[in-house]
Amino acid sequence: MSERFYITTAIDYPNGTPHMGHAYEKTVTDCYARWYRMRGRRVHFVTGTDENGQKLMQAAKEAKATSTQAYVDENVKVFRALCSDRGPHALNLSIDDFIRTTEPRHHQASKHLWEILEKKGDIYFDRYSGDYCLDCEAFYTKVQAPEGTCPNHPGKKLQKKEEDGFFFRMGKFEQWIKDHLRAHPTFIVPESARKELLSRLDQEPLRDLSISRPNEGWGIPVPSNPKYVMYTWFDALINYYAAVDTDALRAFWPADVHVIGRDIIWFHCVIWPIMLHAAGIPLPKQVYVHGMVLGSDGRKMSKSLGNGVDPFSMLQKYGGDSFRYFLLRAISSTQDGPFVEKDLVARHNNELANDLGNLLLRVVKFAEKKLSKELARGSAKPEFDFSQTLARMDGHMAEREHHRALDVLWEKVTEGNQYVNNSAPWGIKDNPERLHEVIYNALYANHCIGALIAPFLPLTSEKILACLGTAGSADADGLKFGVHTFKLSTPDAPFPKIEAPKA
RNA sequence: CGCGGGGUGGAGCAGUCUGGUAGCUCGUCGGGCUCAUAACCCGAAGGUCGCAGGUUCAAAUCCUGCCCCCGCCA
Repeated sequence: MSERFYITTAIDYPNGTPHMGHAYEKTVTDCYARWYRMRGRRVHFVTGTDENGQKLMQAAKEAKATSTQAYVDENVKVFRALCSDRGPHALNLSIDDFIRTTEPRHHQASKHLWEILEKKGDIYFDRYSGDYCLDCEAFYTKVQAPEGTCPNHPGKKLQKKEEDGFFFRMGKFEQWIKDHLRAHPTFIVPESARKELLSRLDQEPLRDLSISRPNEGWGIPVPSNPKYVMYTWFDALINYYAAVDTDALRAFWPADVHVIGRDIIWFHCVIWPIMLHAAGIPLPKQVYVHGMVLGSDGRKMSKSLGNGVDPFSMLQKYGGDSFRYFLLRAISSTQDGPFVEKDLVARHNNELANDLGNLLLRVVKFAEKKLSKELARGSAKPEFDFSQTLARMDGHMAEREHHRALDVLWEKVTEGNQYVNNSAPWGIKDNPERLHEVIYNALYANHCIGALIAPFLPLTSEKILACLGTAGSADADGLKFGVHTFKLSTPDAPFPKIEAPKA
């Protein structure tokens, strides 16, 4: 029985359609899911939508939807399409499940966890009074809002507000969470995010968390008092557990990696672990915090700056693999990076078309013309070593540095082109054995590259392997020299160039 | 104010954790090859690695201070 690997993205708030950040996070997560699947793990990859927020009720009203449910359903369709669509103009995510927090299984798991925590005495009912921002629907402390104005709405005066509700006894676990973070240095990747959290935890005592809101007909009712619904964040986190809370899937818990953005670290690295710990449930092994996709001006994408880019239009224009390639290679795995359309085009043309595509084409066409459509190893000796490549890529992937894994693979692409140039098969006239050896090796290099690229560019990988007649061997065994007999079929421009955009 | 990230040849970035020839892509210039999508390969020019100190035989890398840009706050 192979080892399991459970990986998740954050679930998305469907108060609009997916933006670049959603596409990025899902692509990154997919590349890890595919990588570990290729490496023999039993992978479970889950994404979904967070639908219980009160703000969705408002958004539905503003959109004049017939009901909140109808509004949410409509938006979720688009999120689901981003995740489930297949084809040259889709992201081709290899998700195993898409969970919506309005589903019964999620309600059930959330209620169950609530009951456990309440029974243990870690949830209590109380009256709370504090400084409240009407726009954020949130309370702020003096540290957060020393001027008495909302940090998210400059100038907006906070109001005193009293509210009855349920609280989660989080403060009680302050020392425990600090100890946990210190004892598990790879619980949060990158290191800087962990340090930031620890310093925040040292600055201010950990307060109990308000985890209910008055029930206005939307959300998950509190089991012991349906006049209230659970605070969205409290239930949203539970999706990760709910998604595998069946007999068939329970063994996938605890999750191996939660992939998230910087903005929600606190929820995933403080609140969520404490919730689980308090309930006696094993903790996820890691939270991987990726960077943010910035506008081409290097600033955060925003409506007011008008520097946003729609992922669907990029998919339509350039195709899934070229889009994926840019996101995975051009943006460092733990840092923010700008999305620059002309850079995407440049990388497609130079790296995918010229380096990778042309390497395949020049070798295959030559082989077909000068040798045959079918090439077995014969007496060829290996002149490429891909075992180191695989090991190094494994290392980078384990560090959550997929961009470096791609760098390593591209060393091989360059090496492949160098090999063809240096061994100059077109100049080998009187030595058919050597000619065969060179071509066999060059095909072998193409095969290994095609196999190893699968987690990053799944369609490209299929294309390469189909052209070599080695489909279905994109795994470590397939990297062994000599196991393949290549059955070639001429690719028709596997990576047509893209004309540079005007802008 | 606080916290975090960034400041590396013309452009965009990696390298900083684990000090020791400053690497990659694009662009420029010169050469090679002709299998291939005018592609591929080789070479050259171009950087006092934000500034100022410190530690060290040795600092882009570690420490201190400062400047500029970006982001964040349950």
